[in-house]
Amino acid sequence: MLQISLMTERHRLAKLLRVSSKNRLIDQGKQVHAALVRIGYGSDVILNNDLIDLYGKCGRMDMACDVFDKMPETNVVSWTALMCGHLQQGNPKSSLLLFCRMGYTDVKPNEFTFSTNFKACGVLKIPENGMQIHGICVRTGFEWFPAVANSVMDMYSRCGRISEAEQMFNLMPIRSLISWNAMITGYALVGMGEKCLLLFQKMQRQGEILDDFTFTSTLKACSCLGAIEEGTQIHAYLITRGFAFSVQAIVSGALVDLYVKSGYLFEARKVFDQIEQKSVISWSSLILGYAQQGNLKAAMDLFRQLRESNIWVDGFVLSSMIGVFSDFALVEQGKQMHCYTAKFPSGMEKSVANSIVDMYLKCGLIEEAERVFNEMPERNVVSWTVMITGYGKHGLGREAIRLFNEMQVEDVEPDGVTYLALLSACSHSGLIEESREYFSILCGDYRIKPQVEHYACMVDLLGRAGCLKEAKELIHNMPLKPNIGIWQTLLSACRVHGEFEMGRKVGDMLLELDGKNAVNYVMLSNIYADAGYWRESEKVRVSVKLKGLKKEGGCSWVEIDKEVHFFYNGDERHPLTKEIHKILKEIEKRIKEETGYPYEVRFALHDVEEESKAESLRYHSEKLAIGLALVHSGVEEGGRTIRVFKNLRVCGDCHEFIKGLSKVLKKVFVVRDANRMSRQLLYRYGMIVMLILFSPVLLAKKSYHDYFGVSLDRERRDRVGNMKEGTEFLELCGFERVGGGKFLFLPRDKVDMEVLKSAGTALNSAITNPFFGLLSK
DNA sequence: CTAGGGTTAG
Repeated sequence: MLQISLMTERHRLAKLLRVSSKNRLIDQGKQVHAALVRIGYGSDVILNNDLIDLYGKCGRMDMACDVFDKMPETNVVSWTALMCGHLQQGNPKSSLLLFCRMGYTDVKPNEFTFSTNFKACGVLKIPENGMQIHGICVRTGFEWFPAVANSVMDMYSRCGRISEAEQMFNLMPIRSLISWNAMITGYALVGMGEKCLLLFQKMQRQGEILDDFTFTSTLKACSCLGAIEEGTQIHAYLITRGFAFSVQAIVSGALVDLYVKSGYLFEARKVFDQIEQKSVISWSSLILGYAQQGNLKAAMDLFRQLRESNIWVDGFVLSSMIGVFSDFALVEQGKQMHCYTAKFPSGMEKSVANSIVDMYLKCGLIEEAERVFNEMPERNVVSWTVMITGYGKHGLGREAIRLFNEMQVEDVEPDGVTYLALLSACSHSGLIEESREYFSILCGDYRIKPQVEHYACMVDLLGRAGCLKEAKELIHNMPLKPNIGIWQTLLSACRVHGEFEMGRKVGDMLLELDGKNAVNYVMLSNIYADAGYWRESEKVRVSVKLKGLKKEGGCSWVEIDKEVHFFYNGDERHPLTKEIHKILKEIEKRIKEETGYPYEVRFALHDVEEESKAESLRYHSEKLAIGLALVHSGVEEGGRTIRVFKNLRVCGDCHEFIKGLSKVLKKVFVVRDANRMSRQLLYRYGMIVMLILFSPVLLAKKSYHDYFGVSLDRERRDRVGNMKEGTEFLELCGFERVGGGKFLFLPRDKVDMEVLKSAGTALNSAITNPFFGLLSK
């Protein structure tokens, strides 16, 4: 009788345990645990296995291990449950170690054990271990269990071994929807978009079932490929098939991301607005999309809405938002955001800290960046790379090298981007020998394949140093196809060093390679002009006109009291033109007296596409914009930072002018300019901190749209044409035309100060300013 | 005891 009631009690508790585990009810689980021990089932294997599962799911690995260690005997389920726990708690290494330990016991792995550990290898990206386990799996006859085969495939594709994954897929005796999806996902993961789309087609043709996993992976592939047509077809297909994508947060999320990445913000927004239960992921996709287009206002509006909704702000959103402020060099907003992150547990994430460090570096506050960097409890490759990049841009090449060594002492492996940062740091500090050395280390590192960007960096550096022959040879001998940019770099180096012959050859070649780009003509023409071949120079210029190619006209703008004033080169339309000219003349005289300007430094910035000398006889637009700012503020020393934007690169002459100006007036100037690469130049008391913002992105991880060159909402693009002019750009930034040479910033939204005040951190004092004050000082 | 999908920072 007693026996029976104990049995039923055991049965009841076992059920309760399963329920607790499923619903992650740790406290209830603990009570059941205690009850089981009380009635004498403390060493029941099955119950203990369930306890391991429970504690693992609830994130209490310490307790799961405790149960495991105290078990008088274990079976394969106990081991596997513990491995799963480790894996789910983000500790795949422990799972693998446990797998090794199990090899020394009599307990044999089963299909669950294998698939769990393949997953672990996939997460860790260690194909070597995965292959070893695959071998064991073959020998023990578990290879073609469906779940095992799928997880082997998944492991290979996550480790980038796509051909092994393909082999598994082809050999598989039973292919389920999961197998198809795993293969499609694999292609999408390694960026093989075409293959992914082909497989998707094949699935359809063979009449396989498609599910939401299939669609999201395929959409991701479309997004990698920029295949907007195919993506739109899938979108249409989803609608016509009555797929309830409005509630399918994940599929729609992928759709939003596809449109964002392809630059169709208008479509992205439409899909986004239809999602009933928006996840934080879709929010961050869209916010980032606006930000990368330079639409600061839209990005901030969306962020405000996100805060007002009840969605938990995660690290992705925070780091994206901080990124927005660093891109616009809005130091104050960036600082406020820094404080704001303290409100969230996700603010502790590495990515957030990394973007904060990056933000301070881009705003020129190097000490602040160092402080945050040093206080980080944990650093990853990105953290170190950010710092190395920052030191590089501030001309502290030695510091960059020091960090590069230090990170390796701390067992953080540099990757391709780290090397790029290091090379560029050496380059900007004139450390030629060191660059050569690190470049050869990079080439010898079997883990990293040097990319075009690495070669471009070396060409740039050798070009600066005047080693043009070496640079040219490097291009000829590189195993990758040189791109236009590399040749342009070499060409401008030829100009700097007066290498007429080589320059002419490279220039001619560029015209053949990229004859549609007016910039190449201008560069060649300048080469001729420098060498005194005026007629040839003129001929090249004329041919640009004959071919109907147009170089974008220079345009700069400056914000004064929430109005934006813009100027073209030599623009005299502004009502204060007289005053501007007067003040520029005075100040030029002062700079000349106090600093010796102009130095012969036309090419200090090593511009690829600077405006030609002939055009610069009149005042360049950036000088006019600065002139206006000075008319407005007076020429007293110190005071507010002056922030000027320009659609093209600042020329060497204006650069020296601003540098001198910053010294004479003890003022900070920030010039945001753009072209092939958008930059931000920070002038501080005669020093220049050069900052490249949207530098070429390695490994084509994501497509940064050129800051100025792209208008993206289809609707807007139709309206403004292929937006190239600064004025349309301003409209896209959220400015409203008010006539004359003026733009007005659209009215701000009210700031929710209460939310900010409730931050309840010691940093509160820093958030007393309106959070959404734009372009503040 | 098991498996797959969308977002971030350099």
